[in-house]
Amino acid sequence: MSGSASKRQLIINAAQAVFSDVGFDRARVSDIARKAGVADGTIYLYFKSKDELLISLFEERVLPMMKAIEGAVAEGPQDPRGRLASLVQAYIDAMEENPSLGSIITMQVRQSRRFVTDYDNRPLARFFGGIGEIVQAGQAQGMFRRDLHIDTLRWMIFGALDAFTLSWGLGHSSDADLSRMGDELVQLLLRGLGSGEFQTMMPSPAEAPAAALPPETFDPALD
Amino acid sequence: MSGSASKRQLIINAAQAVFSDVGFDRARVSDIARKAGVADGTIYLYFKSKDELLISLFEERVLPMMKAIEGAVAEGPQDPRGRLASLVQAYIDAMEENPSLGSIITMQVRQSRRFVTDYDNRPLARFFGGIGEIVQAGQAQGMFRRDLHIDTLRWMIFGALDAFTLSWGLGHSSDADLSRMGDELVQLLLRGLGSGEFQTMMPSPAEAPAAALPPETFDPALD
Amino acid sequence: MSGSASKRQLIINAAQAVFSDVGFDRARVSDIARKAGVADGTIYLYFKSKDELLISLFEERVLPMMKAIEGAVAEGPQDPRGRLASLVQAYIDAMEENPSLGSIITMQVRQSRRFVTDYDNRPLARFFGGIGEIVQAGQAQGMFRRDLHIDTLRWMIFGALDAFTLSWGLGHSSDADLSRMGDELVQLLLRGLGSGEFQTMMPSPAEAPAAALPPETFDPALD
Amino acid sequence: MSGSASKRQLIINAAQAVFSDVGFDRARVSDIARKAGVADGTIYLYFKSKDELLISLFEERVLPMMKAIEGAVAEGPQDPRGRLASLVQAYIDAMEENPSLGSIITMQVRQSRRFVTDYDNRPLARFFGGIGEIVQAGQAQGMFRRDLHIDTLRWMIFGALDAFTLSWGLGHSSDADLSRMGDELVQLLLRGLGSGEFQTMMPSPAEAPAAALPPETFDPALD
DNA sequence: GATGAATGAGGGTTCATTCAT
DNA sequence: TATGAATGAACCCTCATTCAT
Repeated sequence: MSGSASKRQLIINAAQAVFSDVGFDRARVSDIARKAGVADGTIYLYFKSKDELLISLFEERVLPMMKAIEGAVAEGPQDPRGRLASLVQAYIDAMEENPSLGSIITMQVRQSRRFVTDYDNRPLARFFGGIGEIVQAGQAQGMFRRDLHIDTLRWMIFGALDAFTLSWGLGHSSDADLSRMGDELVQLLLRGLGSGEFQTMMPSPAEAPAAALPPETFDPALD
Repeated sequence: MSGSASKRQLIINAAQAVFSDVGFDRARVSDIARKAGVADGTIYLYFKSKDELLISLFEERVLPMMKAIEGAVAEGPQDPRGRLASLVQAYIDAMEENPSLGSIITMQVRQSRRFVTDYDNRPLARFFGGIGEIVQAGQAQGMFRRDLHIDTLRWMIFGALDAFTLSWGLGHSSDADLSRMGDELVQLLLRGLGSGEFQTMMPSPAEAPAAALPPETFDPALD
Repeated sequence: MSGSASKRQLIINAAQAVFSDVGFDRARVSDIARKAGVADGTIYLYFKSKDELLISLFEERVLPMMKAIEGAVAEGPQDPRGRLASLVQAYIDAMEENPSLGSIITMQVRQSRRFVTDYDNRPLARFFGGIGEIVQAGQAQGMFRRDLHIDTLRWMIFGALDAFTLSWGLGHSSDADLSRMGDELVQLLLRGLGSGEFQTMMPSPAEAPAAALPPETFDPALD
Repeated sequence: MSGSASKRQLIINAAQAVFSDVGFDRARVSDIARKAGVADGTIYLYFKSKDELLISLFEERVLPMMKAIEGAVAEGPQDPRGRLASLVQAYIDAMEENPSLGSIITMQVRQSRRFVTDYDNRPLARFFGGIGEIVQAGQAQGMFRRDLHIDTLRWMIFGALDAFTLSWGLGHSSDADLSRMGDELVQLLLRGLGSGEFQTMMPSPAEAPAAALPPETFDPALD
């Protein structure tokens, strides 16, 4: 019954759990095997090495997760703000549905140049690209401020989401917290991102002395 | 050869470089020794174990760095916005001055289940506390929106800084980029954080229409 | 190559040989492995550590040996003298059958501060108890002098047997010698060194029945 | 003040204490140095190696001890029985005066063929010789039974004394016990275990006519 | 395919010994 | 002489990977 396809999945499941628990380097192949209910050797029938197992995990678990996030964004509102909100919420929902995957992403992205370099991380690149597109579109449509580089926003959003996940993974936050954090991140981004010329208070050193513009000149219509 | 730097410092330097390069788990004590120009055994004259070496690295390098950041914040403008800007810039400057330390922080925080628990990470807790204070003060003074939880902001700011560092560490950004990212992050935060009544567009689902918060309580003079 | 003996037994055999040869501390796990014809790591499939290997050796080799000695005593004559003789002969036979075990016992008992404490040495305690019982029975039945403490006899008999084994292990004695030594020990125990005519000279300080034995039987001329 | 001669002694003192405590193999040169109040390197000014230190310890501590025992025997009664008693008491006194030396002897004699072979242990050989002479004299004078081999007696006496020391070193016996054990050993040697009334039962196989004698025919006269 | 016993390279750590001061 | 920091060989143990069954 447990056809070979499912055995492969059992192993990936186990790897996901174990990697998430102790990190890739401290994870023992034998622990994964035990958790999967297979023999150590069996793992090597499906994966060339422990490294390959991690890569497969990204390809077969993280990539679909990212695709699902893209899908959710595609199905939601299509204006940049709406898409940004969808993206954040979809990301957070995905984490909540699959916490162990979240902690693997969060750990592994940092884990040594090697991983990021040797295996050019398609799933995350995809997610990254997704953020970029949304931001770009928002800027193109004048909905987002243009004085912020796409990369800043990309990394900032990614970093925030990643940190939320981390906080949650460390047990500092509950599910509700995580969801709220997502909402609040969107709030923060949109209000800050709004192209309203006169946001002001603290003018970008690059662009200009909005200080001159009193808060009340703010025109919602511009949004 | 042992020049002026104490052997202990040579070793910490080497550990910093090697940990940063390949991560703690993949770092070999013998590599650190070679890089420090000492024998393997010498390391154990100064540190009880590889684990202790990492902890010492945090205590003796990360902690001072965080204190320096605190110092920079203390010496800059004292209004919450100014302090936030100082914090971000000081963090980024510190990373630029000490790139390898940045990547260690970035990596090691994720190994946290072990690291955060076994070694109650004072340096980072300190930095974290710092962010919290600034945000709290800003909210107390009405300068920052009160509908965003401190934790959201804390993790969000930490996450963004961490991601910038990562991006830079991965070679995706130059020094100039990193600095700019810092500036832009501040822009983003302040404009988004500003209590300006009419940010709106996307009201926080949790609390309610800023109507409750009388626009007039906002004091533009403080800006 | 792995013939019929279980790998575990091969390893214990090898450990027995190597420990016996150079002592526990100087024995290298890799030597044991080589002698057993297995890889170093294989040893750890069967034993948790080098220490555990020694303990297993005691449990699985020394303990049965001691039980066999008890068995031999149980099957022989049941009067205390006969039991004492059986005990000594059985011990010596056991040593002859298993010389390396003898030298391990002899060596390891001395490391006792560590060994006796950490691992409460059941096998030897058993043998010790055996000696005690026989002596006690002999004293109870009036067949053995009562003015000698059991502990004296216990340690004395153990010490003598141990020394015989040592002598033999050092190559100072042949098998025949060892056997004869056992016989003679029994003689000595039962009858003393005295040549007959003039026992006593040195009355037991405790009881002192020497009065019964006329001093005049001692012939000073012989001195 | 602490002239070099005394420094050497300090080191040997320390070595004696440490070897006695944990055994030669587990003793660290640095522990000896600390206990001696000297630097690690200083030890090598006085001794070529750790091995040499042990050998020197035997030459300079054990050998004099054995000579002192010989001296005590020489000054006591000169009949074999008296000399045997002196030997035993002197040995035991020496152990009591110098417990740590006792445990080193007791441990080290067993410690691997190597020690006994490579370093032909003069001090112990001397003690051994001493036992032999006494026994031989006793047999020559007809005071000791001649049907017991000298080697049996030698090893037997040595073994018993060694075991007493061991028992004491392990904390199983007090000073008083140790002294008493010595007395009792002499008793036992001189008179045997037999309670007097019915010696014999178990004739020496070598001499042997007892088989013919039914228990009840036991003839005290034979003693 | 599946097993899991076996492998052995590799890593962290210890400690006897050296040598510049 | 004396020091003690430094050395590096050696040792125990782990664990990814293989392979006979």
